[in-house]
Amino acid sequence: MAQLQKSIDKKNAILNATISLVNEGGFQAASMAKIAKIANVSPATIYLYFKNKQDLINQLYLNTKQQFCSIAFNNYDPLLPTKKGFEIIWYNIASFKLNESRESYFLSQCDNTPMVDAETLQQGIELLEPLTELWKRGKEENVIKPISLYLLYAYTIYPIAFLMNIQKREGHVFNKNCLKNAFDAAWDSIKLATN
Amino acid sequence: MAQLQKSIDKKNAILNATISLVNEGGFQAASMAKIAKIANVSPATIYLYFKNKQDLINQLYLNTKQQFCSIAFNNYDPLLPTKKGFEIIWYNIASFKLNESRESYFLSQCDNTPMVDAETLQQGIELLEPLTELWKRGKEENVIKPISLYLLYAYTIYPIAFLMNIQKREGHVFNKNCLKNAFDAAWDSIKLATN
DNA sequence: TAAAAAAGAATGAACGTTCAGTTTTTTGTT
DNA sequence: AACAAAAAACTGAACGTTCATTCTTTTTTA
Repeated sequence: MAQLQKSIDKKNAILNATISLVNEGGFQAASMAKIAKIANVSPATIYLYFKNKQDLINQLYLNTKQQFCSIAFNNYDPLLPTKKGFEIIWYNIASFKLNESRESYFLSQCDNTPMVDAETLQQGIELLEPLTELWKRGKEENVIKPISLYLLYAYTIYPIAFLMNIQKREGHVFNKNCLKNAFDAAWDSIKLATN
Repeated sequence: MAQLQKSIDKKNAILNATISLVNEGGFQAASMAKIAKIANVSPATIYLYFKNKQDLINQLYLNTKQQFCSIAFNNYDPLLPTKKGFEIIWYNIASFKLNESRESYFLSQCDNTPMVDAETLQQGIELLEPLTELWKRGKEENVIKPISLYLLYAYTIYPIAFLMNIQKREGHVFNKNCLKNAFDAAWDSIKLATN
C-alpha cells in the first residue's frame, strides 16, 4: 500500500510538472527532460507510467477534465427546476475555471489546439452529459431556446474560458458582481423570451 | 518591381506554410525545416525575412489579425444606430471566422496559448477599437448592459470561435438559420432588457 | 534473495540557426 | 545592345543543442 501510494505520488508529480510547463510555454516547452527535472524523477521513469509523450498528454487531459466535471455537477440534482439546475452547474463551472486556473488554462489550451487526440477529446466532452440532458429538458419545457447544443455551450460555458484567460493574463479578478453579470448574460442568451 | 513582387510572394509562401503546419499539429509541429520545405524555400531564406522563429510567429499573427479586422469593419459606419452597427460587425466577424477557417483557427490557437508575445497580442486587440467604441456608446444610450468590455466580448465574439472549432473538427456546417440564432444569442446576452 | 522500480547515460533524429559559397539581379560602361 | 563588375538574393550543408526514447545498471522493496 505504501508502495502503491508512492507510485501515485510520482505519477501525480509528473502530471503536475507537465501542467506547469505547458501553461508557461505551451506544448513545445514541455520536454520530457524538463518534466522529469521538475517532477524530481528520471526521464526514464516517466515511461514506467506513460507509454509515450502523447499518452502522457492524453491522460493528463482526461484526468483534468474529470476533476473539472466532478466539480461541475456538485450539488446538482436532475430533479431541480431547469433554471435552478443550470444556475448551480454554471456557478460550479465558473468557480472551477476562475479559481483552479492552472487546470483551466491547461484545458483551454487542449480544447483550442491539436495537442490532444480527437478520440480523447471526445471522451472528455461526453463527461458533460448531465448538462446536455438538462438543456434537452429545458427545450421540451419551452424554457430554453430550441437551438443546437453547440450554440448553448458556445454562449454559456465557453465564454467563461475567455474570462479565465483575461484573469490569468491581466491579473484582472472577477468579483461576485461580475460573476452575476456573466451568469445573467449566459442565461439571457439561451432563455426563451417569454420566461 | 518584379524583384519586389517575387520577395512578397516568397514571404507569403512562408507565412502560408506556417499557418498550415500550425493548424495541423500546433506550434511544435511547425519546424523551420518543414516550413521551408512546404514554402519551396531553403531554411536559410526564412531568416532573410524574419529575425527568428518567434518573429515569424508574431508577424504572422499580426498579419492575420489585420486581415480579420479589415473584414470586421466592412460597411460599418460609426453613425449607424447601435444595434444595426453591432449587427454588421458581428456578421462580418462571423463570416470571417466561419469561412476563412484556416486563418481563424490559427488566430484561435494564438489567443489561447503562449505562442505569441504578450506585446504582440496587445497590438492585435487594439485593432478592434471601433467595436469597443460602439459598445461604449451603446452603454451611454442604455441600449447595452453596463458591463465590462471583457464580458461583452466574451459573450458576443468569443463564442464564434467555438462554432468555428466545431465546424473544423466535425465538418458540421452552420447555415443561415444557425447564424441567425447565434446572432440573437449574442445580442440577447448584452442588450438591456427594456429594449 | 528475487523482483520491481528507478536512475543515469547513451541513442539517433530533429531542432533553430549560421555560414560559406552559388546564382540571380542590378548597375555602370561602352 | 552587350557585357563585365558589384550587389543582392538565395542555397545546402553544417553547427551545437535538445529532443523523445531506450538500454544497462543500481537501488529499493517484499
